[in-house]
Amino acid sequence: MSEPKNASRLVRKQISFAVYGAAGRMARMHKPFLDPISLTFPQYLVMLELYTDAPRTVGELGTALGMDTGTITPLLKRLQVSGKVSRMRDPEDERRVIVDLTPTGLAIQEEVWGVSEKIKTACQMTEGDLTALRDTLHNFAHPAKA
Amino acid sequence: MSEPKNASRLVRKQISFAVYGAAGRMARMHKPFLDPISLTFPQYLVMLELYTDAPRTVGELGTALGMDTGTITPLLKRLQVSGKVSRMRDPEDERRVIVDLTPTGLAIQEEVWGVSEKIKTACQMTEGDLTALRDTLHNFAHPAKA
DNA sequence: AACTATTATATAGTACGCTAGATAAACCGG
DNA sequence: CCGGTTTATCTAGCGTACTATATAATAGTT
Repeated sequence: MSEPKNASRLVRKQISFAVYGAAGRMARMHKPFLDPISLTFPQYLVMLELYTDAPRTVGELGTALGMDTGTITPLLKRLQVSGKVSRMRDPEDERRVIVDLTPTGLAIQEEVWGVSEKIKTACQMTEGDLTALRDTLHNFAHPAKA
Repeated sequence: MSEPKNASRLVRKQISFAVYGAAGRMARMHKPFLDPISLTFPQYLVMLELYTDAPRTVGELGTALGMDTGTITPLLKRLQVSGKVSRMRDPEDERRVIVDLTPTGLAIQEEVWGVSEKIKTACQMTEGDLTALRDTLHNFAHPAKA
């Protein structure tokens, strides 16, 4: 009776479980590289986004990264406490908060960028496979509107 | 001047960001189906695992799902509070805690199983594509040992 | 039986990630 | 310029997830 009645129902068969496991492993793979520069994985994504274009408002960062305001606000506060970003009200529109890189944040730019290369190496997948997987997941996460 | 100097560094180009986004969207897709039966997404995974084989020890569940003891213990306590599982010390080895389904937990089995079909439909991907993606991610999350 | 090591689980602290509700500035029709 | 709506952000609370540490039972050794 410990035999599963319907093997197709196994957790391991679920696409959701595969994505869940991959996300966890991805974060764990980054940790040893991010710990020395005192960044968590979501903080790392925010820094990458700021290196691409800064300053940005809180809302722009949230939209670009798919993070909720209730997630990104405390995250940015922690980045501010660790000295990597600054936050100030936009004088033009005081509803907005402008996030910018500090000298400290800029100083670790090369190290932050280097992390992605180390990850790609650790993945042990070909460049082509990685690109294909990335595009498949991206299409899933951001499907075309109906 | 808004052109990034190094397009390969963009967050959107990162495989890690693609996995991160897909995991978030996956959890959000499950929410409307899981809310009516008062389950969170990780709790849903635990229930699936228990329907496959119960009773199980805390350690067995954690290994099967890739969850840490610090994650799964409070999760199981919440499932116990909501009446879906029971927890008791193993009389054979009192270090272990045995987790089992309650009548309440068994009663929602068909509903829980039905969720995965609804997700597959909502994904708008072919069965073959889903299987291929699942296997790719599974290989990534559980690579062959060195 | 006492000592030590190992194993299984629990607890505490930090950091997401979500939702709901609050706050305050900007906009807009009359 | 006045009141209502919209927009941008913040706050609070719950549920994961992780790390490090603690507890407690079992197993092995002497």
